[in-house]
Amino acid sequence: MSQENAIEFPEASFGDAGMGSARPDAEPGGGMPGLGPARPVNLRELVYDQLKDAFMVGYFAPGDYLNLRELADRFETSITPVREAVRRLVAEGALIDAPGRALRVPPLRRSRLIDLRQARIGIESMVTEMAVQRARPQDLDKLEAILDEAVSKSPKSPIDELTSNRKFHFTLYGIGGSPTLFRIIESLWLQYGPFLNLIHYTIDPNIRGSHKDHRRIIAAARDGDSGAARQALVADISRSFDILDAYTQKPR
Amino acid sequence: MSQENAIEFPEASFGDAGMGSARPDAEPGGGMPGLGPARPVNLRELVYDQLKDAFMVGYFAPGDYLNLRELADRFETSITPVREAVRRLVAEGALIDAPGRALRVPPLRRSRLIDLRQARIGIESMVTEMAVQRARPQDLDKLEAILDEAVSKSPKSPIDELTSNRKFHFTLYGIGGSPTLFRIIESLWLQYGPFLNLIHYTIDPNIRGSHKDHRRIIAAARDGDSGAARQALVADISRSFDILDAYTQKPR
DNA sequence: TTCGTATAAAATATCACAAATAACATATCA
DNA sequence: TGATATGTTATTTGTGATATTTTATACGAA
Repeated sequence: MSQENAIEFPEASFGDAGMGSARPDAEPGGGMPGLGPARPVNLRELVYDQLKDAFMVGYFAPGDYLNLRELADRFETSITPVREAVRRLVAEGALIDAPGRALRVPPLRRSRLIDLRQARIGIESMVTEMAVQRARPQDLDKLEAILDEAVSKSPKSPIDELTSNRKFHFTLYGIGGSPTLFRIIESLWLQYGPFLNLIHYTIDPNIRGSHKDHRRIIAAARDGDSGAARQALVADISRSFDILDAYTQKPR
Repeated sequence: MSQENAIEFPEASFGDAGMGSARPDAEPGGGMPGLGPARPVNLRELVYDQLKDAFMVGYFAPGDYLNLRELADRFETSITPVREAVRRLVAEGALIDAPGRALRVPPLRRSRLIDLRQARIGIESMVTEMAVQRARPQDLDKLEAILDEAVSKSPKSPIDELTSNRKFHFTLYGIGGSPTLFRIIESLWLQYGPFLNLIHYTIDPNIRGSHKDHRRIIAAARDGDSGAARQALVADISRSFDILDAYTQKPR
């Protein structure tokens, strides 16, 4: 792993519901803790959730290799639940089967970057427009609160940065109200995560997000202007892809 | 299963590359048989491919229950590769974990139908526009050939119908050139498949597709008119969802 | 020194089986 | 008769063992 000395492997507490009610298919009882369906959480899901978090916050870098035994040791389970979690990540494009029975984070490839950019812009902008059309004032207040909290935190580590960015985006997409598209966006972000690692740990460790685009999205949503919200989102997404694009074209 | 007496479980030959070169990430050596990477295909992938086909051609109906042991017996493997294939289908939304340790095809729900419709229209129309912008004349000739072949076949079974429809669509989306979006569309069709079962085996066993929209897509593409192609595609997709929508609202 | 072959090590894929869990059937009680 | 308790059965989930494949290493021959 490329982060042995930089960040801890994410240790989400097992009782943590992650993004809470950001999900568009959140249970109706979501507002009352403990009143969701009583359902055991199996090891496979627990392992997957942790790997998912790790991917989305950029714990893995493009080209990294993974190994079922090491992961099983780390999670203190047998190989099977790890394998099932990992197979799912392969299906979602976050990992590939590399030659030699290896599991690998897809290496940096310009064609893939372009493809992912296109997919993210196409789908996330669609869902942003949907969110603008559906948003109630309290939804936007919540987005504003997430932004305010992000701004008030200081100093910012890359993890803090990425976590609040992710929270903003997924709250927004949750408002869009499409569980199907929300899930698809999650899989896109799983693929995107290693590129975030590249930006924050290789390209420019001092880079910090500007919240300007996020503010514009909220303002546009308050005006019911889905076109403007879309534009702000596209600008936001494009910013990081431009950095990555330049990096792939830099002679090295 | 709802089809015990209607159709055979799809038995794709193991050497069959499925849609062949329709995939946008087809190997560069695709034009020369046998010169792709030499790579063993494991049981898990074989099982998954067959289940994928089964889903897409509407072998399963909304609400069907599946069972690992039965599937393992049918595929003549142990449970493990079946389990891994099935977990993937769960991740893709084609199956859900039902209460009581069961695996279930998601039941018919209007909200889900609407969500899937929206996702399909949003994403597939985007890829259609991309395809129009990228298509070479021979690509369109190929689409035309698929259509001609579909028309010349008679009589048409639902399976023939669905297979040629699928071939048309996926060839079109492959021309779009985005492996990421292509894979997403596949997962949408996995979810859509059981609704096809409903249309062809419950709602109207005599229904047959009209190729009119497909023809319009090709004509628009020849004119380089991505807007018209988009409209034709949206009409095509909407047609079946309208039938399903009416069915869910019919008092029964 | 280079190349070919054999062997060992490492990693995944599959299998067999035990444990956990939920549903169902049956018996008992009020 | 309906409600509750208990036992049985079916199915998934997780563990550990085994099989298979790939890579690394050692050794001998040219």
